[in-house]
Amino acid sequence: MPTSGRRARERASTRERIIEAALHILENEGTTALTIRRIATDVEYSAPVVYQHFANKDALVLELVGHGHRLMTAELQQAATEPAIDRRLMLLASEYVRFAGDHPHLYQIMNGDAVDADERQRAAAPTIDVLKDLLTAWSDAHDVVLTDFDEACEIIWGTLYGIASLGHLGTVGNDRARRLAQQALQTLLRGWRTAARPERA
Amino acid sequence: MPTSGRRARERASTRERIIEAALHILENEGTTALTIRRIATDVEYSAPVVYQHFANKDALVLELVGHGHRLMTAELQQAATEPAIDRRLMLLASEYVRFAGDHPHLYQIMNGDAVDADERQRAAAPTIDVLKDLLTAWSDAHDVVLTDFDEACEIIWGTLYGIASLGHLGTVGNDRARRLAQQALQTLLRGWRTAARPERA
DNA sequence: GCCGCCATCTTAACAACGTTAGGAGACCGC
DNA sequence: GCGGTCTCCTAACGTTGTTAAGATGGCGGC
Repeated sequence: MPTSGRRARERASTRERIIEAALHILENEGTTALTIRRIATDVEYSAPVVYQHFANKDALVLELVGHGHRLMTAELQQAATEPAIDRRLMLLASEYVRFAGDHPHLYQIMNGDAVDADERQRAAAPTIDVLKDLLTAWSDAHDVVLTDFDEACEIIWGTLYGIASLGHLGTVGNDRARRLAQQALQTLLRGWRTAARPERA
Repeated sequence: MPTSGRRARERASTRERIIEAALHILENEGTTALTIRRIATDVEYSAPVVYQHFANKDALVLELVGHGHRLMTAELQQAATEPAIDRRLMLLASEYVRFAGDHPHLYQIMNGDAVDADERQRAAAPTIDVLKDLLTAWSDAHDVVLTDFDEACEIIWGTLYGIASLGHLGTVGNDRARRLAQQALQTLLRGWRTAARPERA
């Protein structure tokens, strides 16, 4: 059956085209424009074809969430060229918030509740690992032993998420949000440094 | 026209009943159950009646958001009985996150993007004022001059929001989220304190 | 006391959504 | 060439927010 290979390739190809079309619509026109019929129209198929590749809309969205996290992780790792560990952490904060501002709709579904907690956590894990690596390097460089490493990670993660959301939701502008994220992270790190070493003489 | 007064009262009454029904549905069954027809059924009217009191669903949801923020502000101010300013701030963090955990669906629409940025900001203003008051008191008590007070407020606000969302989205449990929020705030405050006074001798 | 008006409520409908069923048609192995 | 499978489309269902058009009923003026 030589054709079955081609068929499988075609299947995978249209599946990919669907994802790309969905991503394009999402980024350019937002979540309300992201409908099954609209996606189908863009890939020049009828709506039910989409269901041959994805069980339902949530499954398709989950794919976009995964894509978003991979994209984000790639951009964050790009900041790994910076030699100074402190600046690298500042860059992480800045780039995280920038990503939320550059891809507002993608960021929105990445953190919305359309996908359930487990899936989201699994999708976000590689990105969090980047943070863990950096924080480990930082704590080594400064000889700071964090009383609870995971807790510190979650705090930073939550802080970045919250401040990025401030920018994303329009409470503050994106530039300001990036500045806030840097200041917040810097302040947190300073706090942990002085927690390890007694604060005053 | 003696009757017009009663009519106006009746109008206001059913309007209130609609809001209460909507709130009840939202808190008990979540956003997906919050439909116009469902609300109308609960107040024993037909669906179009709702549109005599609210321009559209978003306007009704905005009302719920306002209600949510009033509720939250009330709960946060309850923490104002604590005499020690530092503990009062810790209570603020803890209660904020607790609210998000106690009213997940309400919290969700309060910070969702169904309502636009301006409306949301206006609804959240009183709650933020509570934070501003506490932070002012703290900086006075510790003789710390924050280089940018508003920035510090936004950082705390964003941090609390982010960590509460971690709990709300199920990334971490609610108890853990409360602990994280307290640790985060404490670390931030320590960071600002040691920024004002030179860190090491 | 009756008539007419105005406010109110309901039924019915529209467009769009996610999703599924059933049939038409092309393509492959034999 | 034939039978079966695989793919695709049309049509439909149920639900959503929202609007239009009629029925109903109470109030004020005569």
